[in-house]
Amino acid sequence: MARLPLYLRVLTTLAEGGVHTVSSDTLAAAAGVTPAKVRKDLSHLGSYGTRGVGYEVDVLLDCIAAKLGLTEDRSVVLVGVGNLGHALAGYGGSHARGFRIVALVDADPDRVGERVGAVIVRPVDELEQVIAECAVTIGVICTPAAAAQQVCDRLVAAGVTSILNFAPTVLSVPEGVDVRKVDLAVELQILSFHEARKRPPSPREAPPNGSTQAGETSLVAGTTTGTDGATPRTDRVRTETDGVVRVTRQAGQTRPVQAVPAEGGAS
Amino acid sequence: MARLPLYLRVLTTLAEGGVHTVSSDTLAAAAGVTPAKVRKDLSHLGSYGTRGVGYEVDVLLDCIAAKLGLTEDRSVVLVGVGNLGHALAGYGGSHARGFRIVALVDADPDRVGERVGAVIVRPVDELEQVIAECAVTIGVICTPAAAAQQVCDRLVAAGVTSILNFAPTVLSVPEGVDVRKVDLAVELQILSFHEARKRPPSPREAPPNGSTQAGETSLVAGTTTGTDGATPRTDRVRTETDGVVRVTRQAGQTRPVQAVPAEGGAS
DNA sequence: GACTGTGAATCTCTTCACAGCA
DNA sequence: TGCTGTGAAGAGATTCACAGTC
Repeated sequence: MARLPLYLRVLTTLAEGGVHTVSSDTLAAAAGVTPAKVRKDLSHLGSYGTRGVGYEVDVLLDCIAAKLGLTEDRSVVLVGVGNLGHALAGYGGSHARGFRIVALVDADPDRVGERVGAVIVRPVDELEQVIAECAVTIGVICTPAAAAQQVCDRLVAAGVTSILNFAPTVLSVPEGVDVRKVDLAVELQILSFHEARKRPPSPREAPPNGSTQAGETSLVAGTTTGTDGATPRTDRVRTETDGVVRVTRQAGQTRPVQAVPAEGGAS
Repeated sequence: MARLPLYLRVLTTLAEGGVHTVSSDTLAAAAGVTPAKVRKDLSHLGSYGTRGVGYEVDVLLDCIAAKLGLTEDRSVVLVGVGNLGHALAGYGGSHARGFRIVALVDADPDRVGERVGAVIVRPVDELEQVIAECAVTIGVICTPAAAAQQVCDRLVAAGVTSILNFAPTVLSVPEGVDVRKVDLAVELQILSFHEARKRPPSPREAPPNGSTQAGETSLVAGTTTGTDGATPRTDRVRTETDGVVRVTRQAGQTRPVQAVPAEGGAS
């Protein structure tokens, strides 16, 4: 399931906050999904919850980490150390547990030798060598689109079996290799799609029904995973197929703020 | 549909290459999806294909662009101009049509004033002003997690209705606001998950059935969107729910190629 | 003959509702 | 009483197969 990493993050935060047990409701709220999903997902890993109480944070944490294969550090090589590459290198270093970016590789001689975090950029020529040396199984491609397929081929040939592709190209790989694509332009376009549905082609400023617009300030105060970790919301949160999360006001709101003509009556 | 942007890119490439018509098969191959999906997706926008011939590239291009709301430029504000922010700024500028990153904003005084592409980084204080001035409807959050919710609240309060969130936090937004989350750590973990399934917890080098490992070189030659644009493959390509693309060898392979010089090893 | 458009079958994920335990 | 685990119902999305059109 693609939601496991999400739970993992929430649980990590909870554990750091000294929380020992979570209910599916709490976990769901903090992860931005429905309680039913949480229970189904977690039941697929086995029964690690206690009825009437909830889940033990530590146990769940270990269990999910194991399921995600994060128990043993995986070696990652990152090809293309531009801005995106730098950003990812930082991410991999600080946030992601279970990974070690063992090498940064770039075709540009000017970038070779640069130190990013604890790693020094090496020339692409050493790609195969690095992969063999460090038993790399995951490759991240942050090169321009034109170079992506070639890099991909070399990664695969050298033994990499999973690829995270940030280049805007469809990669061809042989059987047994998994590719995951992240396309920043596509992300924007998907948002644009939903924007277009909200505001049909009328360039003028015309909010759907003059409700939740500029006048109102945020509903939720700064209650982000701060001390408690649980985001207390009663709204209906639906995740679309394309990954966009949409919120719909529900009765019994935490606090209706003031004038909320949003859903009409309901009062 | 979340695949429209993909088609859009392929079609753009095709159009640049002077191609006038595409069949669903060709388009599917180039986009890395099944022909059936292409036809279903495109039929949802209306009938723009000609039976026996295919789709007219230009027409389809316009149609999809319209559906995605890319006809009128949308103003985007990007908050947090670190490495990721820089990368995105570049993306938005060169690749994405239909968007204009009208402002870059950062809390760090050292970064304010810096010129990225054609835009100059402004202080966060001017966030609301910028949004009002340029009628911004889409906000991109590239700040650290701790600042994300606060930034989000300000964006929403100022009138932004779609948010692309790169910070590793679940954002709370009021009704009517769409959030799309991209989490780089999660991407890696999802790959790790699939890696773990391939190689159950045995650190030793032991390929599932000694087939498609390092010995074999790339299947596809350098046939990336070069002249033709269509990637000719007969393999079975399945996209998992979590976005990972998995390839399965099918009978009747195009041509197993032999030893591609690129990588020395392969013995 | 080639290729689109689409209803029907299939599959997968989500949601509901409730039985089973602490 | 509170919350997990789960079968069953529901909702989408994908795939199949073929009729319809050029």
